[in-house]
Formats: sequence, C-alpha cells, structure tokens
Amino acid sequence: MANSQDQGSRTLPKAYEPKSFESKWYKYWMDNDLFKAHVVPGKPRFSIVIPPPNITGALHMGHALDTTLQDIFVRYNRMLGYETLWLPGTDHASIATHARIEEMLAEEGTSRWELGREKFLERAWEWKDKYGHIITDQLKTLGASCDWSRERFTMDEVCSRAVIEVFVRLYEKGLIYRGKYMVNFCPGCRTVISDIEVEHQDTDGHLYYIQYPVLSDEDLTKARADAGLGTNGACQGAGAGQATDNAAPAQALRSFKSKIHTNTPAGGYEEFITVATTRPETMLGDTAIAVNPEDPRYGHLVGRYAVLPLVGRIIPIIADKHVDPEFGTGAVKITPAHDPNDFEMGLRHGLDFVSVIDTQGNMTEEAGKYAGLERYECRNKVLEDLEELGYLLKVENHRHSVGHCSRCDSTVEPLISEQWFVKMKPMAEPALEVVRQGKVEFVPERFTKIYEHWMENIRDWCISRQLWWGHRIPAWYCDDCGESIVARTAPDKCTKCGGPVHQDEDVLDTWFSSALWPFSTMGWPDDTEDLRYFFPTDILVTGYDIIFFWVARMIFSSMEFMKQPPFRYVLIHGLVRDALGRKMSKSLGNGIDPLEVIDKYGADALRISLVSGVAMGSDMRFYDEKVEGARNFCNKLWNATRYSLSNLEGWTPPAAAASGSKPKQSELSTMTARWILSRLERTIETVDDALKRFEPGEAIDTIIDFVWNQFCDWYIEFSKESLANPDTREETQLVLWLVLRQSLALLHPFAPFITEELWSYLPKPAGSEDRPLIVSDYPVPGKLSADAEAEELIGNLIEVIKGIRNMRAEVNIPTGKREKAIILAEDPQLWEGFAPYIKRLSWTEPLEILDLNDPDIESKRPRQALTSVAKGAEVFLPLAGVIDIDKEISRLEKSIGELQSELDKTAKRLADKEFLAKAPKHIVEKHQKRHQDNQEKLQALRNRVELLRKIKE
RNA sequence: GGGCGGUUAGCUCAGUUGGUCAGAGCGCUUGCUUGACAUGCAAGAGGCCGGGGGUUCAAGUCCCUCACCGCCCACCA
Repeated sequence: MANSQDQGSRTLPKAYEPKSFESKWYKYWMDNDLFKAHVVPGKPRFSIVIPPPNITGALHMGHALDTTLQDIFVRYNRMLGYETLWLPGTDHASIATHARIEEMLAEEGTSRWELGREKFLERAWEWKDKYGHIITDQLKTLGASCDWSRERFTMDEVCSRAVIEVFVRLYEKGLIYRGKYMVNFCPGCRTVISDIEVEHQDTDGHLYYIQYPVLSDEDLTKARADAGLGTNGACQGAGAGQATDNAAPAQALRSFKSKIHTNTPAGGYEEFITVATTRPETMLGDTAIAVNPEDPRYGHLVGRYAVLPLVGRIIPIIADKHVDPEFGTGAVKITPAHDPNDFEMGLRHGLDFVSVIDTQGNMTEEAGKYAGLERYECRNKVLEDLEELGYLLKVENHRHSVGHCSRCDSTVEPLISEQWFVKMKPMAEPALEVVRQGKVEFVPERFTKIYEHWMENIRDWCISRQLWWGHRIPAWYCDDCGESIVARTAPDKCTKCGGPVHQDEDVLDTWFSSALWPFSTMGWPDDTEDLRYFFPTDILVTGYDIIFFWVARMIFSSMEFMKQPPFRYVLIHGLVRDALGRKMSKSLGNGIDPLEVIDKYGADALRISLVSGVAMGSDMRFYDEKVEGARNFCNKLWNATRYSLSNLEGWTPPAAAASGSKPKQSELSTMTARWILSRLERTIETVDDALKRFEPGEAIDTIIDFVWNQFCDWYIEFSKESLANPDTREETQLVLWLVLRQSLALLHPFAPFITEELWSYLPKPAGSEDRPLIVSDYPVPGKLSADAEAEELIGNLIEVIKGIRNMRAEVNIPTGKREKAIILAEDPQLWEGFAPYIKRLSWTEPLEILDLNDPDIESKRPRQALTSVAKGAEVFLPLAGVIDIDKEISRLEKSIGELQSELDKTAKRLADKEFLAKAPKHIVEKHQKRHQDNQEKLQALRNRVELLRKIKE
C-alpha cells in the first residue's frame, strides 16, 4: 500500500474526507503488526499500560481524552525509535457489571437470587463475551495504537492467578486479615463498599433533640433487679448484639435491659439529659451517652445511668474528650454499631454493640417492635412515639453531610460486619517514600500533595464484596471446627480437623485486581520476558478522579511485590465537561458521544480538539466549534499537501534526502527557503520541549501555528513565485517537500490518520526504505539550524507586505486589485529581489524601488501617496486623486503617537542605570535594538508628515 | 474544619525558570470566487491580566491579604 511508485501517480482528492481513509489505515497498521512490541534486549523501550476500561462501558469523552493522550506519547516514542509497548485490556468491573446484569435479569422478571450463583456467573460471562469488546473496538476508531496481541482482562487466567497469589502472600504476611468492624454498607448494591466509594453530600436534614431520663440510684437498683443483675460490678454483656473481637476494658460501664422502663412516658421521670441527633432511628441501638469530661454542665452525671426511651435499655453516661461541648446540647447518644465515631468510642469504653439495622436497610430483631421496618419508616415511627411519650423536645433544620454510594447513590449505612481487610499502614510507607524521593512523579506536580495526604491518612482497605462477579476470595472455612484456610487452590478438607470445607462467598473489590495491572498483565508471578523488559512502565495516563482508587493502589502493590514503582511518571488530566462547564452525565443527558463526533468530523479532528489549548491536569469544556476548528485545520493541511503535490510532479527527492540530511543555509539561494527552514527548526525545538515536559497541548498548538500561519500563509505564497522561476524551482520543490514531510511527522502522534494518508502520497527519496509514517523518524532539534539573517530579512519583507495590505484596506481597495507601490529602500538590490513576492502578496503592479541613499531622493519622493514604514524601507501607495492629505496626516500622526509612547517607555528603561547594571546583557541589547529601529521608523514618519504639510501649502 | 485549583479580549482558554507576554481560537466588523483550501483569504475593533499591599532595575509571572467560583479531603452527633 505504501509503495512510492503507485503513490506518486495518485492524485489527492479535492476535499478532506476522513471517512475515506481512517479505517483503512488502522487496518494497515494492524495487518503489518506495527503496534506490536517485541522484546529486544539492549534496545531502549517505552512502555505503558492502559487504564482498563470497564466492560460495561461505552466510550465517553473521558476515555477519548485519556486514549488520545496515551496514543500521542506512544506514537511519539515509537517514532523516536523506542521499542514501544502499549498494553491494552479491560476491567471486569465487579460492581458495575453486577448492576447491569441484575438490571437485565430484572427485565426478564428474575433475579440473581432466583438464578443462583452458578447460573448468574454463566450469564455474566455471556454478557462479557457479547459486550466486553465494544469499548476496545471503539478505542480503535480513535486510532489507539495498542498491542492487541497482548490484550488482557482482569479476570482472565493470567490476571486471576496474580490476584490469588497476591491475596495469599499478603495473608501469609499478616497484611490481609478478616474481622468484624464498622464498614460502609450500600443497601442498593447490597454489598460492603470501601471508604473511598462513599461520597459525602451535604444534605438538608434535621437535628432532633431527645431527652433521656437519668435514673436515680433508687431506680437504678430497681432496674438492675428487674434485669436480674447484682448491685455492683459490670453487667456482663446483657442486651448486647454483635460485639467485636476487641476485648472490652474490665471496668466498663455496660448497658442492660430493663422491662420496667419500656414505654414509660417522660412524665414519669424527674431528671433528664438531652441529646441531639440527626438519625433518631439509631437510638434503638444506643448503648451510652457521652459528654465532654470538661463540660461543667454534665460533670455530675458522668458515671450515672440513663434510660433509653422506647427501648428501656439502661445506658451509662460516660465522658470522652471527643465530644464537642459546642454542638447540640453537648451530650451525644452513642450508637457503636451504626456510626464510625461511636464505634471507636465503643471500643474505647467497652460499650455494647447493638446492631439495629441490617444490610438491606431494614430494622433487625434488636429493634424490638420496630423490627422489619425500613430504616426511614422506622425513623418516622420512632419520632412519632417519642413525641407521644414526651421525649422529643424540639426539631431544628440542620445541614450535614451524608454518605452516599458512589455507584448507586443510596445512602450508605455504617454497620458492623465481618469482612476482609488489607492492613494499609505498612503498605503505605514504601509507597509514600518512593513518591517523596521523586522516583514516581506526578504531572502536574500539585497532585503529589493530594496523593501524599491520602497515603498519610490511609485506613485499612475493606476488600470483600457481597457480590458474585469477580475474583472469589481464596478462603475456605471448615464446617466442623470453623478453621479458616487461605490457599492458592481449593483444599478438599480442613487442614486442622479434616472436616468438610466451603469457600468464602464473597468476591474481591474490583480495584484489588486493577491494582496489580502493570505487572499482572505481563505475566507475574512468573519471571517473564515481558516483565523483565517492559516493567516498570514509563508513564501512566489517567484522570485525577482515580488517583486514590487506582494510582495509589498500583503504587503500593508494586512496591510490595515488584520492589519498585510501577511507572516513572503519572500524567494527570482533567475532566471533559460540556459547553456550559457541567460534568457530562447520563442523568443530565449532556454527554457527547465521541463516536458521533468522529463520524461527523473524523478521529483526527476529535483528537486535536481534545488536546489543543488544554493544560495537563485541568478540566476542559468540549463543544462543536472546537472540533470544527480542528477539522478545518486538517482540511488546511490537506490542501497544502494538494498544492505541494501538484508542484512536485516529475520531481524526485534527491538521494541525499534519503539519509535524512537537510540542506545547509549556504546551499540555499532563496531567503524564503532559509526562513521557513529556520522557522521549522524553531517549531521542532518547541514541540520537542513541550512533549518532554508532557504538555501535548502546547505542542499541538505550536504545530498548528507553524503549518497554518507560517507555512501556508507565507511560504506557500512565496513558493508560487520561486516555483515560477526556473533558477529557484528545484530548490523550492525540495523545501516544500521537506517542510511538508517534517510537518506530517511532527503531527502524526496527534493526528495519525490524515498524516499517514498524506504521507503515502509524498514522493520518497529513491532507494530509501519505504516506511509508513507511523514508524518513521520523529523530527528532533539540531538537524537544521536557526537562521537569524533570514528571519530578520523575511521579517522585514512581511512587514512591508502587511504595510501595503493595511494601506489598501484603509482606503477600501479590494483584495486582488492591482495597484502601484513605491519602495524607498536602504538596500535596493535586496528589495529588488523581494519584488516578485511583494507584487504577488500585496497585489502590487507596478512596483518601483528607489534608493534611499540617492542624493536626489527628495525630489523623487512621492507626493500624493499613503505611507507606511518598515525596517529599512519606506513604502508608498500613490493613489492619484484619491489621497486626502489631511486624512493621511492624521493617520500618520496616530501611528507616530503610538510609536512615540513605545519609544518613551524604552528610552526610560535605557536611561535607568540600575536596569543597565542589573539586567542581563541580552535583555539590554534587545531593548536597545528595538529602540533604535523604532527611532528610525519614527524619523521617517515625521519626515513624511512634514513633507505632506509642505505639499499642502 | 483543612487542602487545592480557577479568576487574562464578548465566549472558551494558552502563557516553562519574573525581562516584546499582553496572546490563540471562536464570535464580531469590513473587503475579497486572489487557479491548494469559502472547512478559505486579507484587514480591523476589543483587555488598568479579580481587588489591595509588598519584593525587584523589571511582575499576569514571586510573597502577603481579601473577594467571589469550583473541586478534593475530614468521625462534629
């Protein structure tokens, strides 16, 4: 396909139609294994793993951005000559997939419970086979140059083996444990979720003030008797629900239940202590009241007991410094089984743990007469009863933060449950260290702090989920002796007593497997070639929203098992928002489908629009006009190529070009050629720098500016003249070809399709290897050199051309209409050489060039003419009969005024001794040169005004 | 309650180590079928770079402070 002979004779279609070639090239790259990475010991390599998209997902703009950024760096490095691996794959997304499949089952009128575990998993796998590849196919339309031969899935054999291995090793090391603790339960998903899966939302609620009667000593004695307890010592676990493994302090004040105090109206008591709560229903599980030890209002009550209204439980009043005397009444009801704070306090004080809400969000048997009620129904009922019995003192509006499930948005229920955890402190240490030492760097740097803060305050990670789709926990329990066995393969009997065993029902948190992604995908725990060559990876590209979920966990997992970080740089990008700056979401319906954008504008336009003008790490707004602009740029490039090709017919690149050698300044006869090559070199330098700093947005903008505003707007126009001249034709052809080639190469990582397509049309140097662009060399600085002389002279030329265009526009001469112009030049010969360019680009005919140093010049100076001044040249537009001298004078005076004020500034600056002494030399020189140039221009303008005044008289 | 980001032309946003940095695109105005491109060309209007203070010869660029907007983290019931 990329055969130069054929390409040379093909003609480029007139319009840029991305659909006509994008899929063709993807297929070509795939068919020729150009994405495939090979283990080549000794060769420098570049590797990266994809953040595996969920199999449930359809491509959204976030993926499109993430993928585009990765592909840019992958293609860039591949072109730089690195053996480049981009390892793709998908995530089983345990909880998300569950939701989708359960939804599907519900539509069929059944449920996971009805189906049972085995059948459910069958359906899940079917679902995965059917839909799991959709998203990866979509990545291909974007141009993602992944090595698909290495595609992995978090639940495939290779990855699953790593998961089991990690679990067992961590368990054996004591870093994974099982225990009863306070966890976040999502009643919607019916599973425990980890701390970071809880989203806190400020919610309008109420603060309920409830008075709890304080028992007199006499009543306490009666209550004890009623509960069948002695008169002294702690009450042993009476009324306790689930307790934790942690032993209670021996001297604990325990609660106990007393029948005689159940449903007693408030009027029956004399002394009260009032608490404030946002969740009255949890009072059914209260086992203490706490006050601040310093609080004078309550000092006398500490150590005494209160009655829990409606329930009749007798609960101690304790002192704890964590109680804020300022909040509410300064007295807090303590529900150790349903509040994380209270849980801690329960442990500290040896309180009972009474669970009154179950995993479905319904009240348990412990809730007595409220058992079976849904938690909010129960709240209402409890309030009603409290009110009726006279315990509810008042209700205030209160805004507070409530935990919601990040997946289904249900209100999370904190409760005590037996789960598996990863002990985080020991794992966080090395993960923190490696970032602090700069061995892993976040880009932009500010995300380092976010990471560190999280790692420093990390709590144990709850990894078990009450789901079926995922990696089942490799733990078995003996039916007879209760022994638990953690093993790589299922034991057939209990290792302790030989009894029958059953496997833990739960699966692991989805992120447990993705945490291993950088090495599990390369075959760990085996010592594979891939692992040795491609690990650790170079960069990781992802959004800031999953730094905790994924990035942090990959780092600590890798530190534990690979003894080194999984990647060198973490590139963080922001969110893609809609045109109004809102997050794109399904519920808002404001999401933009990348595939539709591709369909309309092409993948290249989408890619460019996603990175152009965006700084790494910050959110961006996405809107049609942006893609349109990118598409227009593609069209521009297309047509610049079309123009060039039409002028390259019959021309063949010199053999010297095959080795990549470029013409030297001294070998070029046209200043314009020297100029554009100098501009190209600067562009290459800037792009190189931007990409090394991981700022693709700057890189693409630089390339667009070069191609459009320098190559197309100026050089191509210049070339129309130099091509027409037989003496400079061949040189111009070479330069057109060269600049175009380099531009396509520079642009390829950003817009792979159009560049590969256009590249295929460009003639290839005879005898050179005919490689597709994707594996051609990326332009690097230093091959060409900056050419100060050409930049200066062509800069002046452009100034003159713009001057003429300005004057013409001033008096409304239509574009293209030929007008005469006169130039008074310090170097007439030079300007004589530029004359054809000036004529063409500013529609000048005829053009007269006079010598400024001619002694007779004053007499030759045009009288009736518009004037503009450039460096080394005065330009006149003599429009017989049209010029209004007064108007012209005032126009010139305006420019004089502007120039003057600029001169004043630089003059002041240059008169400043401190500036001259302290500023670097090159800065001073710059100012001096500028000042001088401006002075010359100013003088010319003043002379002109003077002359016009004389003429007028 | 902590932490972070933003505040630059009508709109969306760039501005690395302080020294042409006052920019781009879109939009707007005016004129153009200029043989690559109307998905275009040419010209133009438009900004005390959020307020205040400071450091410096020199500050959108560094420091302090205030004001909005947004995000993240946090066990205030």
